This record gives sequence, C-alpha cells and structure tokens, in this order.
Amino acid sequence: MKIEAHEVERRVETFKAAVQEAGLKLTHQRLEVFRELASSADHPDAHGIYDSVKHRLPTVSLDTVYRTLRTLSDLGLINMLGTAGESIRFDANTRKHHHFVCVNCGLVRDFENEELSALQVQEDLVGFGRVLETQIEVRGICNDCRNKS
Amino acid sequence: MKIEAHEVERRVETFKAAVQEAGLKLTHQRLEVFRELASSADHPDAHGIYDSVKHRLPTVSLDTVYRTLRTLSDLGLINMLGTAGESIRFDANTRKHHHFVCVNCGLVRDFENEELSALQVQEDLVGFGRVLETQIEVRGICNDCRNKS
DNA sequence: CTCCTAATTAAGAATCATTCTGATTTAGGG
DNA sequence: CCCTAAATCAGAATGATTCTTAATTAGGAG
Ligand SMILES: [Mn+2]
Ligand SMILES: [Mn+2]
Ligand SMILES: [Zn+2]
Ligand SMILES: [Zn+2]
Repeated sequence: MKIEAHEVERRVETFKAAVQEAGLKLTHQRLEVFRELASSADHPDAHGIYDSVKHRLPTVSLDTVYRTLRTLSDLGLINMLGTAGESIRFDANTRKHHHFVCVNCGLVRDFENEELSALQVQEDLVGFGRVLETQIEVRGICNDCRNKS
Repeated sequence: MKIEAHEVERRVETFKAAVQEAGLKLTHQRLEVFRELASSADHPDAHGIYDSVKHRLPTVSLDTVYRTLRTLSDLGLINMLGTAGESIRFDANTRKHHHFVCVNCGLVRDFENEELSALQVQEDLVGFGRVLETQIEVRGICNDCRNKS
C-alpha cells in the first residue's frame, strides 16, 4: 500500500530539513531508509525496510537500518509501534491518527477521525500523570482474512 | 501496586474453572504464575513474574513461565500487551478497560470509562474489516517521573 | 577542487527475549 | 496405589536488536 507521491516528497523535505537542523549528515542510507518508510502505509518492520532499501543500496547493512530508524525516531520524524511478540514496526505518518489492527495477520492501517482525536480523557486520569496524547487502537479481522475463512 | 484480595481470589476461581474446562492439569506452576499476575496492577513481563514466582517455587523455570503465560492467553484468561522494543507485558484484567502509559519509565495503569468504552468507530472503518474491540491508550508522564525532573 | 576529520557505515560478534528439544517428573483418572 | 499423557526443567537454539571495530564518507576549511 503506497502513499501518494506528493505526500512522500513533503515528508522527505521535512526529513531533510530536520537532519540539517540537527547537524546530522545527509547520507544515502538515511535518505533511502526514510523514503522507503515514508512511501509505505504498511507500518513495516526493520527487516522489511532493509529488504526494500537493498534494491537501491545493495550494500546497506541491517544495523544501519536499525540505527537510522532509531535516529529518525529520536528526531520525532517517525514513530515506533508496539506489538506483542513481533518485531517493532515503524510509522512515518506524524499526523494525529489512529490504527486498525488485524488480530489475525497483523495488518495495520491508519485512520483519522476528528471526533475521536478531540477526545478529552484528562479528568479520568488524575492521579496517574500528565497526558500528552491519546490514541485509539481498533482490533478486528481485516477483509483479506475474512474472505479466506 | 496490588489488586485487592477478593478480586484476586475471584480471578483465581475463574482460572481454576477454565483450566478444568479445558482439560488441562492444575499444576503448582500454573497456579502460582496466574496468581502472581492476577495480584499485580503493574502489567509485568515474563521475567518479572518469574522472579516473583521463584520465591514460592524456587525450581520453576523461565520457560514454564513463558509457556504458562501463552497458555493462559490462549484460554482468554490474560492479555498480552505490545510494547515498542521492550519485552511483552501481561494483564490479568479481562474487563474492558484502557491504559495510561508513561512514555518515560514504561509504567502502565488501567482505567475504566463507560463513555470511552461505548465508543462506536465502525462507520469510519468500512473498507478495513470487522471491528472486534476498541481500546484507548493514553500516553503521558507519570507523577513519579514528573517529580524527578 | 582537494584535504581533513568527525560522523557514519558495514560486518560480524554479542546480547537479550523467547521458543524448542529431550529427558525427567507429576497430576489425576482408574 | 499405578499408569500415562501432560507438564516441567535445563540447556540449546532461534530471532530481533544492539554493540564493537575497522573502513568509508559527508561536508566544511583552505
Ligand atoms: Mn500509523
Ligand atoms: Mn490493563
Ligand atoms: Zn488480516
Ligand atoms: Zn514514569
């Protein structure tokens, strides 16, 4: 599942600016890793990104992919998604959004909803801490999995 | 953070019934692993449970803890929580509830809210699949972490 | 443009979480 | 009290991620 080209380019420009701003070097590896993730709506893991990037940079190492993804996460350019048992998955969509997760095959898809994103839950959490963000995870069975069973 | 004794015993009774029902053996190991998790509000990982259970069953193996937790999850008696990069965490609270997660130290706490639990998101997800459940994750900074910084 | 150097990378070793294997033990039915 | 399938234990294996070290390179200075 691909992201539209102009959105990818917007993300890449943001990435380049952030790399400059942070005083980091703009390497082929960083550019290709980020572009690969920014082009995908699939929330891939490090190994999936590695496989794709290797088509364009055949000598790239898996370690560099991991290191780059961590760097990008530290810069706030991408997010890391927790999964129970599976490998970490990454997300270059930095807009406020939510996730549909297929409990059968692990597919993850974004959705946006103003009403949900506007939810206020602060009052319920007095005693735990300060709220930074609220995200909704919808679990279900994706259409592909449903058709197969 | 402990769960009240009568709630723990209620959970243990449910566990015993489910183990019988499934035709599984009620071993010391299974009982102690379940009781340890059912007594905690901390959403511990397998190693944390192992360390605690070892006080009462000094010869228990880490493998048995992992195997037991997977069995309990298959029975629907506990849930596994995805975390980005850290080890899997477990939850014996099977009521519909949501989570506050400290982005600094990883603390996870339950909260319930009827309004949030009643959320209907189906209409937004036409095209992805069939919705089974909706859970909210609130990220923030817990009070302990806030006081330290 | 060339040179320099600190930052970055590649490769493989190391580490950590989790699962598997095979021999031993045990729950619970008869 | 036996028997046996199920469960456990210990340690090896696997898979994901990080670390170490030597080689490479981006980008600034001259
Ligand atoms: Mn996303
Ligand atoms: Mn919980
Ligand atoms: Zn699916
Ligand atoms: Zn905290």
